[in-house]
Amino acid sequence: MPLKIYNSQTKQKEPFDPLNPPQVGIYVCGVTVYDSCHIGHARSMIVFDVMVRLLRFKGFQVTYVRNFTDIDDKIIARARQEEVDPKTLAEKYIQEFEDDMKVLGVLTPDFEPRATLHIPEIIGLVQKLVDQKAAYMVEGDVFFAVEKFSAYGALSHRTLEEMQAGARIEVDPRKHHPMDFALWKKGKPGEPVWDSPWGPGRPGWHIECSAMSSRYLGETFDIHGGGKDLIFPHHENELAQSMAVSCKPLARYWIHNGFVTIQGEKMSKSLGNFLTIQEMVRRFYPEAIRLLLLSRHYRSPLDYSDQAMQEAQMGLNRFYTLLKDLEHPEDRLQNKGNEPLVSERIKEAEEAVGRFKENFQQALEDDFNTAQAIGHMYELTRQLNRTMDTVRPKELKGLADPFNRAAGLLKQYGQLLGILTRPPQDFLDQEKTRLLNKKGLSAETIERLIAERNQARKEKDWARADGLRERLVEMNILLKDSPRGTIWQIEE
RNA sequence: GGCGGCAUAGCCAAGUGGCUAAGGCAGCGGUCUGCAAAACCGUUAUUCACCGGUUCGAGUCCGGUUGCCGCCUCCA
Repeated sequence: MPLKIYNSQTKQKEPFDPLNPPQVGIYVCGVTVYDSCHIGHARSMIVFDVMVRLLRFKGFQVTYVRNFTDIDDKIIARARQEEVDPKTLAEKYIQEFEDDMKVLGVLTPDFEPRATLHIPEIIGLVQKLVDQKAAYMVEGDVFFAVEKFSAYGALSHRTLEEMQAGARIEVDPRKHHPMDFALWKKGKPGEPVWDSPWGPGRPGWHIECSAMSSRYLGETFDIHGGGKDLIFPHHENELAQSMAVSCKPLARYWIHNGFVTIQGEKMSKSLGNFLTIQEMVRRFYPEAIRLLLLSRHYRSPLDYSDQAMQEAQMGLNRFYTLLKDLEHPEDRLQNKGNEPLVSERIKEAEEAVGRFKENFQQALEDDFNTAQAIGHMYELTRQLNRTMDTVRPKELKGLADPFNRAAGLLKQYGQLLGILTRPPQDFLDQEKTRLLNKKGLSAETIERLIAERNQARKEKDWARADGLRERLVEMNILLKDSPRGTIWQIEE
């Protein structure tokens, strides 16, 4: 099946047709490192992570570049506030970002270039723009002249007139056109500066991505991505700068992910309504965070709530429980199936697995529809649980083949989403420990109460048994009695 | 003020021209259980914000109305 991608520039789903197959170049705008990252950033990183995984799965040789903006106004302002060197501040948040990505299981890109390490390329690019009169210098600042680039606005689908109509900010009177933007900023006292033909200064916000993408991927590459909020002005400006120099398209496909919202409002640092990744991973299992973020289509807004997060955690537990059961169906609790194993059942399971294999891939290939793909995972889960529940325990062996295939597929496809990467029993044990610690409970206490309850049950002292179970329920402990003993589970 | 997007069950959510509108959560009924829990089965949208149009046929395309959100300013 060919991959289809929604291109923000054309506003259509298009068949993916890379420039030099099987090579694929992808550039994603990373973060400006002046503060901790929140789950909105996590969504973007995870969404593109999955895209890269899928491309590789489909046999493409992907070169994945994700930059750090490590010099800009906000970094300088924040550094001043904290009385540290901007470089030190940037370094600190780069490290934190790397840690966040690692915890979330986001693959490291092939290149993670930083603006400050590409100053010569940036200056070279600005110089070219100045040489061809697409940019002009005023008092040590260099601006890009948007009127010199006729396609300006093509990406964000608006014209210069429309943008001016809505202008809400004061315009720097030195600009030839209100929408002109800085390529190079003159340094003020105390700011980090680099020497340039226009005097000491630093790069503007957009130019670094033009410089770094061409350095690592060439003048035209396949996919350029980032959050929706980057379409304008960042990507529009990048496109203008790059194309003004190369006269070639910058990217063949522009992909933009939707925002994470909280109570319907965009999560952002300026609104202060954000949840940091660090906070999230303290509270929830990283794979559950991935599952939540991938269970909505990447272009739609995703409204975060603790309830949604808990549902994702439950879903993840369900998948891991299924995997464990598929490996040891004979250990499954309360298997009271009474249907003799007949070829019908085997066929049913095999068909379910076959359907899943096809459907899952098809969903991802249709513009990375992870939400639909995850739906198929739930469907398979239900179907296999049904099979295990309806067949006589002793006859489960006959289903070993489809069960192994299903487990293998779930793990393989889980890899594409970055979930189900752990041995199921380990995961379930760890999850239990995590929750126990969170509740400040010990396994010994719980097991002692369970032993007492089982004694009461043996004596058919139901009142006492139920009383003990009540006490455990108050501790958020749920019991599952099985012929092989009582199993307990802790609730979030 | 300009531009764009979205509106699918109690909640979340997939679905962009045609078989019975995925999936999850919650609810209800059932199987199982001493009672539970878990799992499973059944059930929960003759209908996709509203009005009109195109079409043999529309949640899906077109026009209008209402509501929400985003971008136009730093932003994943």
